[in-house]
Amino acid sequence: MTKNISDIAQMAGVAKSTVSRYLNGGSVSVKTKQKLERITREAGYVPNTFAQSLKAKRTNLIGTIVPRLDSFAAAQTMTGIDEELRTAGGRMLVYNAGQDRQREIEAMQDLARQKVAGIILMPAQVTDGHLRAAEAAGIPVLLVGQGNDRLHSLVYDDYGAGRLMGRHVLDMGHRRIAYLGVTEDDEAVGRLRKEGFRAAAEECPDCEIRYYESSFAIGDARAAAEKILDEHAPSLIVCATDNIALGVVKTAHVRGLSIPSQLSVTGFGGYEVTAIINPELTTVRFPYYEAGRLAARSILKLTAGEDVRRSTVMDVEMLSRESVDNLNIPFV
Amino acid sequence: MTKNISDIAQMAGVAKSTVSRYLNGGSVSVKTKQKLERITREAGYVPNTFAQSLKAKRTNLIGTIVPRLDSFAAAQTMTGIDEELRTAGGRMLVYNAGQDRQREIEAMQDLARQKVAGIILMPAQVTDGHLRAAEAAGIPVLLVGQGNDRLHSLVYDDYGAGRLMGRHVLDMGHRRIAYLGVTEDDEAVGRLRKEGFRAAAEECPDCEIRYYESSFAIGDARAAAEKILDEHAPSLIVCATDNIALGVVKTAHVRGLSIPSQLSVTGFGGYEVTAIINPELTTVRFPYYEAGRLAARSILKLTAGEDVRRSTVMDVEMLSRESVDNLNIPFV
DNA sequence: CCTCAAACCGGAACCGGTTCCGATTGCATT
DNA sequence: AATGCAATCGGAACCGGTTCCGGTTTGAGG
Repeated sequence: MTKNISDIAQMAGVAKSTVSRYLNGGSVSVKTKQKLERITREAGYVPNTFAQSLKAKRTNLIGTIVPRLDSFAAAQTMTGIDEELRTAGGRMLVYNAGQDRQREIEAMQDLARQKVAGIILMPAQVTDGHLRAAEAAGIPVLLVGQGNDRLHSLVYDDYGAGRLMGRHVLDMGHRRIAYLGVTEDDEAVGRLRKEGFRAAAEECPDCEIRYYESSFAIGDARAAAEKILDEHAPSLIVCATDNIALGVVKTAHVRGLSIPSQLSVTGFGGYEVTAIINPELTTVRFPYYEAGRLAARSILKLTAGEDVRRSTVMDVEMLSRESVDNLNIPFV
Repeated sequence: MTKNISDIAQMAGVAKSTVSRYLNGGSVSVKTKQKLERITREAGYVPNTFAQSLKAKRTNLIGTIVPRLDSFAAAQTMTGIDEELRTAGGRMLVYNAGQDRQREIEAMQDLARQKVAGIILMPAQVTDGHLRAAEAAGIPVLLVGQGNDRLHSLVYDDYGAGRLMGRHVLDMGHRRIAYLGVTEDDEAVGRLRKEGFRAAAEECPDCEIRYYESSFAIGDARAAAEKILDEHAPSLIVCATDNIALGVVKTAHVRGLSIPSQLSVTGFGGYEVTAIINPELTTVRFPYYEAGRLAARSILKLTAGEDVRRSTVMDVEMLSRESVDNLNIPFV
């Protein structure tokens, strides 16, 4: 049914090496070029990718490992990767690790044996297992969202984001604050954001700040919020992600607390929904989409053997909106 | 560096055909089986996927074409597909069509030449171009979310969803209603949901229902809501998707209309966020995740040459929540 | 110990391309 | 017309597996 290069060669009365050369822009006379142009078109010939890859020992596939598919950050990043890859003739092979570190490692191994050209990994945490797998893969691996000395990485300025947020809420006059973070195993989201926030908070001696922890799940965030409100009763809760903030907002509503007058809430991420809900959520925008594009460009360069900066930091942007009360304005 | 089957054969002192047989469960003596077990393990041998695919003329890859990556429906469906595929040793190759019909078709062509085993397509609309491309691909194509006689499909009961919603809002006493839909080019979301709603509405002679149209974008939905409120001033707006509903809710907030007492709003989809916002959105849940799993199972069967029902309809579920006012309750 | 089928194994062909190398061709120069 | 060089081309090897086919072993049964 579908024709191979030998069929084409036979139809054209040339050797298949000539056809291959024609296809790949080698030296072919004008006459045979025209003939082959016509014949390949009429026969609807398309080269077999396996055979090409078998010989070339590589594909145009870029493996992308995401912690989960249904997250704003992952979706935006994937969109960026996909778009950039497409323009370069590359394809994106998506792996969903389902928030499981072990599956991230398995995914790398599996992708390596599928001989993808490179891997873009969005890990929650970089363990020794990750490093070993990355090394064993024998192909470029680019980390997105988490940094590591031993691998190329593209990170967000999580520390800066934390500090920006810290300054902002202090500026707004808040002093009794809860920081609802995630596990420090997550270097970027768990540790750096908190450290950044803490750095800003330390400039404020009369602050009463308590640190809490939740998972990324909205349900857990709601439970954590209950606890915070009971124990600490802060005027503001800084949440390590927009999703967690959404959970806190929900709890506030359930308790009948109005935002921001009775409770201020902030997030990190800049998810689309934060601009839709009422009141709009104060947060820090992370350039996920742009990071995806840059990640794709970088991994392509790496697979081409070109040089790429070992670590790149993406800037973030403070989005001051309605969910933080300004306590500086005196009552009228 | 990495060993191939000939290396292994040489190390074991057997022919490579024997190694291949061992790997694929052919008839091999216990002795050589043990020897090969040891050697392949020690050498860390992994078969080259290209060579296998070249011979087998097929991959374990399933192409998945989504209209966009950053939509709840797509994310849930992909998660389901990925999970089910993984258990069967399959992999998901994701294509983002970016809401572009032409790119959906190109994606099919491209996937076909990458020799994926099958394609799961989530189209906004099935055109002749789609059908032609699906036929030309020469591999099974499964439609999700949109039906078509000529292809296998997995659809939601959009008509039933529309009717459920229609009945529900009428039951709640609403009579002056706006239906904010999308283009009828989208058979499922645009036409069927509306028809289902209309069927329910026709049982109500004293209703004043007007039909409007928007795109899927929140921004457009907000603009449409403005228009609806100005022109028709309904007590309730039925939106064709949860995202559109979110836009309408936003407009209501901006206008200072309280939901549901001054304006009721409903959506379709059952997105996670609808349970988080305040008030919670009344909507119809679509089983996206389950559909993804079923889609994966079906496409695998199809690629294995097994029989699959030409069309399967997934049931939906009414989620009656807070965003619809009950007008039946008399004032006290 | 012989016979014979079943189990096991090796060799070679094949999948569909790419690439190297050497041979042929074409064309411009003398 | 002979020469030289570059452009073009064909043949064969190769990538790393799978599978067919035929030959050799094995072991059970007589």
